[in-house]
Amino acid sequence: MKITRNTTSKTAILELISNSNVALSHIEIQNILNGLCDRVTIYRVLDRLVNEDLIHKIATPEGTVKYASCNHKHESHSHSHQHVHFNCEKCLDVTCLENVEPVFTIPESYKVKEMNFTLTGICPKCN
Amino acid sequence: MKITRNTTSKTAILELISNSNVALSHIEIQNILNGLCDRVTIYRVLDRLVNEDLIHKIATPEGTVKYASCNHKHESHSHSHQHVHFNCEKCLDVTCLENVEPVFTIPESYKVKEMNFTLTGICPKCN
DNA sequence: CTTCTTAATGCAATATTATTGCGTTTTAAT
DNA sequence: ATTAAAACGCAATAATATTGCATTAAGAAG
Repeated sequence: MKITRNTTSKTAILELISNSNVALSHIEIQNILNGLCDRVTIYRVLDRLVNEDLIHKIATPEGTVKYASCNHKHESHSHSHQHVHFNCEKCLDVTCLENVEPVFTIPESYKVKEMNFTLTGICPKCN
Repeated sequence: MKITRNTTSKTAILELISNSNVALSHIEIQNILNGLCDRVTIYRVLDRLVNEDLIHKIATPEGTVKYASCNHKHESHSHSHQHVHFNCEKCLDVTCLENVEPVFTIPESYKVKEMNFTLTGICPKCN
């Protein structure tokens, strides 16, 4: 892995995502940072953070890309990152359901590297 | 539901998606149709088909929106549409795994309306 | 089969989202 | 303090999606 530096933007964005309990889109981050850095920098920082595995990129079923810092509590008993997200139709928030682990079996001919599990509906807050 | 008409574009696009065993993006559809109708018409037809529940909209973890006609074989034993898709890293194809049904439990406070389950990795063809 | 309402289309314009090139700034190793 | 290159800002460009409006055509009614 290439060397990456700790910059103001990177620190701010990582902290922002880490402290958020919902996944954030590029625009949401941009609005919150409110001019701290350029739009392009946000794109680049997000890419870097994903590469360094500090945050995760997810997409809503509608195609909106969001970023979240799924904390790696469960590293021990699973090879791949298990992401279960809940996407609220009302508030559009995407939240991590950390402790939900779906069970499934697929043909062996498929080599699964990652899974992305998104549920859509109404969250407790909006219910 | 509003009345919708059967037009050349709609028929062609629906047939295209129905006959494809992978999910197709707007651009892919556009390329295949090769000028049969306008880009904008494709967007509008896709929206209509989704509203009429003839096709389904899905997004890859990267945020690419694709459309597939998941046939409703299993209508009997499930309220919601269960979509399990496999997204190949190499050929970028998105295929429906019809008979895979993940089992999971989430807090009752969440009202689940739909689920979207995408696995990423290498498909049998590329392996 | 012709008429008629309006859904659907095409086209142009505009909006939104993402990427690239390049000169300048800043990090952090020496 | 010096210095190489990672990271940045800014402007330009690309890629993707939406809207308005005049025109076309689907299909119901006569």
